[in-house]
Amino acid sequence: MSDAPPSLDPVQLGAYFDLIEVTSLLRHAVEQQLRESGDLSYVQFQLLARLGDSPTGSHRMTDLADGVVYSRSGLTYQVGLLEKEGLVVRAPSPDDERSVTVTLTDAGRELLAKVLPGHVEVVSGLLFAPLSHDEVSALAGLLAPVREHMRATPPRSAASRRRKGGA
Amino acid sequence: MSDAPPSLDPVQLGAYFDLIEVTSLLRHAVEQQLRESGDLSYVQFQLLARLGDSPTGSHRMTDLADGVVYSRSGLTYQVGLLEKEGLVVRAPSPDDERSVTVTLTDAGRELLAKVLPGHVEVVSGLLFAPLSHDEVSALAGLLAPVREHMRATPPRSAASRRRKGGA
DNA sequence: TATTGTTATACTCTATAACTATA
DNA sequence: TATAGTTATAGAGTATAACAATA
Repeated sequence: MSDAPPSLDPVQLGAYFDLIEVTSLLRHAVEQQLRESGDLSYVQFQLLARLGDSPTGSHRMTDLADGVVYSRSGLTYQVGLLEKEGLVVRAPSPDDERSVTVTLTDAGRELLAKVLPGHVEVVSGLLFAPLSHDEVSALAGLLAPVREHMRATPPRSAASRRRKGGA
Repeated sequence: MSDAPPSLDPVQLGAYFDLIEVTSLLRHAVEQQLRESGDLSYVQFQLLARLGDSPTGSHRMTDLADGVVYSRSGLTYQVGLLEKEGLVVRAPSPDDERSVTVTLTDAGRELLAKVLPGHVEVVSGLLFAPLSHDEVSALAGLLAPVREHMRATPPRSAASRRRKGGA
């Protein structure tokens, strides 16, 4: 079924393992902080943050799904939770009646503001503490092309987003 | 509760976002490959790989839990699944009757071998493709100290592993 | 016919607490 | 008393498929 690369070289293996471990630990810490300070899951935080970044505080469901890598139903579920908490509001889009526009409420903005400092604190203290400013730059410089590459690379067995749902 | 860093500088922010996105996409791709080629979750793969790395093909439950960051019950659950599939075997440890030693079976080793090439292929093609060898070295060099720092930093509100369960 | 989003449903995973047994 | 592990249980999250409505 395969006869190509039997292994990664030691340097690659180290980088790969470190990457997995670092993000795993970081994620864990961040999730805990978000849960404690705002009763938010990481996904919910990402959705709020994304809306907060938007000039209008709004996004269509589809646009949100694109960013947070999700099945449509999963997004509906999460946005439903956020709406139930009064953090966002859903309304039919003006231009396209099929679409739904999600908008951050004042409460949502407040929660975001309440949660952000602690979030930053965790990321700073855990991820950036052992790195100099130049090293952070170097890290960013290395990750950017990888990100671009991944974005451009469709998940091999992707049955296409056009045919099926959205996952 | 906090009055310090209100924000990360742009460079840090970029590095942080890229890190999250890159590992999220990588994880997604890897999980899909593992599911398709061996019907394994990522956690299960990690457990098998960890056992495969051991000279004896064995580990105590506790040692496994330490690496894969888990609650004890979660580990019991996953190892239970693997045992049900005949990929590992559990037996009381010889030296400490309280401990359980988990050992990779031949079937487990075979599955690991069957799944690994595709795994390596995904990681190579997605994570390492856009990086030169030197860049991979640089990446590894940046992540290593971060990993060490995180390992040494107890999760702030960690009620200690001694008092409670293990999470 | 294609796209947007929701619903129903089933399943996987994870965590907490209570419990057993050995050190 | 502390440690190793299991069990019961409950809850969060995710994905699939069927569905409704608009373009």
